[in-house]
Formats: sequence, C-alpha cells, structure tokens
Amino acid sequence: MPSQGRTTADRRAAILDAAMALADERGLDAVTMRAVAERVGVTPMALYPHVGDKQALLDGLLGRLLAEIALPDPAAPWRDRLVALAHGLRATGQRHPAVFPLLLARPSVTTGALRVVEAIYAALREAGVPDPQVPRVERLLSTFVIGYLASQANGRFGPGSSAPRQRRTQVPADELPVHHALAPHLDLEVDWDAEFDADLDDMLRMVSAIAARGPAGGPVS
Amino acid sequence: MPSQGRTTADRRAAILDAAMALADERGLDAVTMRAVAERVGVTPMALYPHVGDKQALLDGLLGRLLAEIALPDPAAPWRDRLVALAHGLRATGQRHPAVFPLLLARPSVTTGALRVVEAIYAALREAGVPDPQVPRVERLLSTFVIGYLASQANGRFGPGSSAPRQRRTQVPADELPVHHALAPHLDLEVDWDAEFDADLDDMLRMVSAIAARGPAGGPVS
DNA sequence: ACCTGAACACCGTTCAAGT
DNA sequence: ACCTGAACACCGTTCAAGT
Repeated sequence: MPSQGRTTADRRAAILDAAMALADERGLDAVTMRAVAERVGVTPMALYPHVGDKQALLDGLLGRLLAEIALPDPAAPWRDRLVALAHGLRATGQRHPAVFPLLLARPSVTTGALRVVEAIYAALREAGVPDPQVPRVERLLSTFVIGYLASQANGRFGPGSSAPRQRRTQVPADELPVHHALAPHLDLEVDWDAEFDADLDDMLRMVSAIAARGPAGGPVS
Repeated sequence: MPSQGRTTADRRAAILDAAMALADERGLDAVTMRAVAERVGVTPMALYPHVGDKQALLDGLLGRLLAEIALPDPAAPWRDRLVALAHGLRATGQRHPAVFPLLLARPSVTTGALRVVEAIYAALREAGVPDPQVPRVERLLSTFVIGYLASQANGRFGPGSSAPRQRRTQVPADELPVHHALAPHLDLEVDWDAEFDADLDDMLRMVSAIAARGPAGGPVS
C-alpha cells in the first residue's frame, strides 16, 4: 500500500498538503485553485469534487491546523494544561503564520476545534470557574490567545524597535505627552514570546480570581 | 465652497467615502478598484494618484475607522475612560463590520491609532500600572478588545443557539464529556454585547491587580 | 496634472465533453 | 466516477495616449 493518492480521502489529503505547503512557503495569496492544482499535477477543476470551492478549501486548511494542536497531559494541574495549550497554539501559529489568522475570521465549529475547547472547559472547571461562566471564560481566553498570535503573525505589533521611534518623532511631542513620558519603555526591542507568557500569566491569575469570586455573578445572559 | 471634490484632498476623501460605503453595504469583497471607481464616476486608473494601490486604499479605510473612535472625557476616572473607549470601539466595529477585522491584520502605526493608544496609556498610568508594563498591558487590552469585536463581526462565535446544539449531537457524547456536562449552559442564546461587558469587567479587574502588584516584576523583555 | 482606453496577466467557477 | 479544455465574468495594475 503505497502513499499514492488512490482513494478519495487520499486525494483530498494530497490537495490540502499542497495548499498548506503553498500557504507556508508563499503566503495565503499564493493559495489559488490554479496553483494548488498545478502542485498536485491536475487541472483546477479536478479539485472541486474533493475539497469543494475556494472557501471550503481554506476551511480545510483550518481543520488541518487545528488538528495539529497538541493536547496537554490530562494529569497535569489545570494551570499547566492551559499554558501547554497556549504554547501549542503558538507553535502551530508559528508553523503556519499565513493560515492561523483565519481562526478569527471563521466560526470554529469543526470537530478539530472541539477537542481543544473541550480541554479548556475541563481545565476551567478544575480551576473552580462556575459552570455558567465556563463558556464565556473559554471564549475570553481563546479570543485573546488567537488575537495575540494572529497579531504576531500579521506583524501588527510593529517591526520591533524601529517603528515606535519614528512614530513618536513624526508627531509633535506635545500632542502625545504620555507617549513622550513613556519613551524609555517604547524604544526597547520587545521579545514577543516573553510578552505572550507574561500576558498568559496575567490571564490565568484572572481565571483564579473569577473562580475565587464564585457563582455570585451567575451567567452573563 | 461647495462640497464638490475639486482639490486633491477632497478627491481622496470622496474615494474613501465610496469605498467605505461599498464595504458597509456589500462587504469587503465588493471593494474593488473598479467598483469604487464606478461609484465615484471615474475610471479605475484615476484612483491611483489619490489613494495608491489596493492595499493603500484599505489602509485608508482603516484610518477612517480609527478616526471615528470617540475619545473619552479626560476628567473621568480611568476605569470609566477605558470602558468608554471599549464601547467606542464596539460602536465603530458595528458600524463597519467588514473593515474592522483588518485592525488585527495591519500594523497600527497610523496617527489615528496613536490618539487611541495615548488615551489608553494615560488611563493605565492613572490606574497605577508601572510604566515599564504600560505598553504591554495596552497591547493585552487592545488585542482582546479588537479580537473580540472582530470575532463578533466575523460571526466566529457562531450563529447563537442553533450551532452549539448540533455541534454536540454530531459527536458521540462520550467523546466530549465536559461539553456534555456543560450542556445546560451551551444551549442558551448569548447576548454578545453583555458578554463583552462582563469580559471587560474581568480585564479591568486584572489591570487593578497588575497595578496592585507594583513594579516588582519589572518589564517583560 | 489629471484622466482615459486598451491591454496584460491573472482570478474562481460553469459547462459540455471525454474516458 | 473522475478529469479535461474551453470559456465566462471578473480581478489589480502597466502603459501610452489624450487634454
């Protein structure tokens, strides 16, 4: 049984392999039906029965990406599990920086996403977050983590040290007094992975605080 | 002085008006150079001297969006100011749901973004966040707020009540035990604006906790 | 200086035809 | 059942030409 794509499932897998490679190597814009087809060695129209249209193909890439995320050891303490999950997401985001930002653009209803959500739910319950708040806090955490990693992948935080300096100098200092006052802390090179860990620490303290407050507040809706 | 676009600046403004209207009415995909040009009553090539290429046009839309965000009363307490800013962002995101998600995809180095960042910096200092941590906490807050509102605009949180139910039923209950246990809290219709306010409350408690911890930890890098 | 018209090198997708 | 080839209705952008 060679790895040749003989069955339909293999064919779909080969197409998604090609599309993911293209996205990793040349960005999302390079993922065209034509380019993917050429890489598979087939005509563009031959893709449609296997992956659907372009939108479905991108969803397929997201499914791949989600399936890659390693789940933490269920025996570990809840905090370690959430940190491990966040680090797993970061590793996946760094492996597929072009595809990762799509996570914020598409509803995450795939079964691949559910494994991850399930693991977060379990950790939050163990942390003592009241059941009615668990779904909200899960969305809060995942929104931050995905938002941060997507920002990093998209370069939203700026090129590091050069941009902030010129940002402040192109505007009169008097108009941005607080930027001026914070100048010593704005020109530093930032270690974005270290900042992610610091943010994560603050967010997990927040989870503990929510758990400590107890079920008083109740659900949000 | 009629409102006719006679000067170059007026011309650029008219083009961005047309592009924004197109984005609001028919989505980002409808914002093509050709469609914008037609709406302005000009040939596609006539846009280039005024707004640059397509990418620059989208950046122009982001600039418009950022300029719309109302700054809070500087006399109000820091917490109220941050809530007002978040609500201002939410209002803008709901006015321009197609453009808003671009905030996470582009570096926010425009002067329009700096006014907002300046206001957040000022509020965080007043809250007692140590100076070295202010830029990090600003990025933490804005990443969450933008991420949440972009998720809402993109429908990432799902269509409300129908999707979660079918998510759980298409998978054997034994494989997602925690989803199963949380079922009563997963089938509810969620008020996303109320959830945003609850999240905001938790995030601002976190800001107070960071301030209370003092400068012990120091900067992250 | 500003705009037009034609053209180039692409897209995603349809459809009828092949095997 | 699966794939091809030609075609359709689009894109963003270039370039030479008009005024």
